[in-house]
Amino acid sequence: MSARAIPYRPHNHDACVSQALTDARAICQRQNARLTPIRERVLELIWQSHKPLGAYDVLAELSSDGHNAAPPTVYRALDFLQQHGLVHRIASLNAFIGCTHAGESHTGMFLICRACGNVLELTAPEVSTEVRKAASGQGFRAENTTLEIAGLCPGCQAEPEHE
Amino acid sequence: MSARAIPYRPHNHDACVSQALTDARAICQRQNARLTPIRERVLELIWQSHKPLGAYDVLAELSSDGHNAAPPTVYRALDFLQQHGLVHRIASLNAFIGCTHAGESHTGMFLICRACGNVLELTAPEVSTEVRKAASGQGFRAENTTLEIAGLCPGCQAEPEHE
DNA sequence: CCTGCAAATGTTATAATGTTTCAAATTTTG
DNA sequence: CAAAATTTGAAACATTATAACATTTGCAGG
Repeated sequence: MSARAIPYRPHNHDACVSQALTDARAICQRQNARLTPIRERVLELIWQSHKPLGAYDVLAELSSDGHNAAPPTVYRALDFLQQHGLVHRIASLNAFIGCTHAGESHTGMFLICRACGNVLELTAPEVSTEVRKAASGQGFRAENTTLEIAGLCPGCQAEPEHE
Repeated sequence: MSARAIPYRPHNHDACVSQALTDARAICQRQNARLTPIRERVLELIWQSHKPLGAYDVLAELSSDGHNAAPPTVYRALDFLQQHGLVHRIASLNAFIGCTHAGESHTGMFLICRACGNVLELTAPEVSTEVRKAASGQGFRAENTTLEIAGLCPGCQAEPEHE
């Protein structure tokens, strides 16, 4: 009986979001970074989904808030959040997702379900180790790793896969 | 004294390109796939650089050939080449690079130098193994892995990093 | 040979994603 | 408070990718 990670279990997602916001406020305080209303709102919007949100999706949500924002507003907020380790960008999807390991130093690894679109962030030290070894074996100084795995999550493997 | 991978050593790149084209023709023949003139030309253009080429870069080269192509032409050729394992798409760069392991079944891992822009493709079985383990530990069925590492290649670590 | 189907390409327009630039407002600091 | 720095607003633009439909090409079977 293996323990399943959070996103694959039912849970109170509102609590999950507000916890993330609380954490983010603490992290920014420690770093002397300003989690302004826009930035916080963007983080909240991203956290409200386990599926990655595109920048223009965030933009649309802001608009329906009544906030008349232009793309740079969103991209700037996203840059800020990324720089402070609060969200990750998923390169293969051009989309963003809340970091579930904010505060901890880590290299994210993402399991992306092609059926339901959910994404699970993992830290796998053994993977990081092997990646580092492979890079340094080539004399390469690794700075930043993008590791994204597309496939089927447990739930969607069970489905009849209709369509 | 460690052996350095090809792109980091001086070599006759023309030979390298024509070898890639020869291989590609053989691979396509085996797969009953048609390596048409456009597709072959696109592959050649991509191979002529160890740096990844954007779709619109390819487009520009085609234009200077006198071939008046539109974006779909290039994207279709790139899709074909990807499907037959002849090029890889680097998600973090929105660009394409010739596959140095065409024909072999493999999971590419890319070392991307942020200074010179060169990219080295590696196969690291230990990495693949750990990735698979991490995924199946979550009950996830991995189908496709994106693994891209940004950093500094050996040559650029030596540079004074002027700029 | 030619006819008809499937695959490939051409063409136009448009969608989706991301950036530059400069001005205005806000916050911080001396 | 005033100057400096950071943040946000706003308009235009750049880059990357796809949709939709017409046309051409390659090829198998009559």
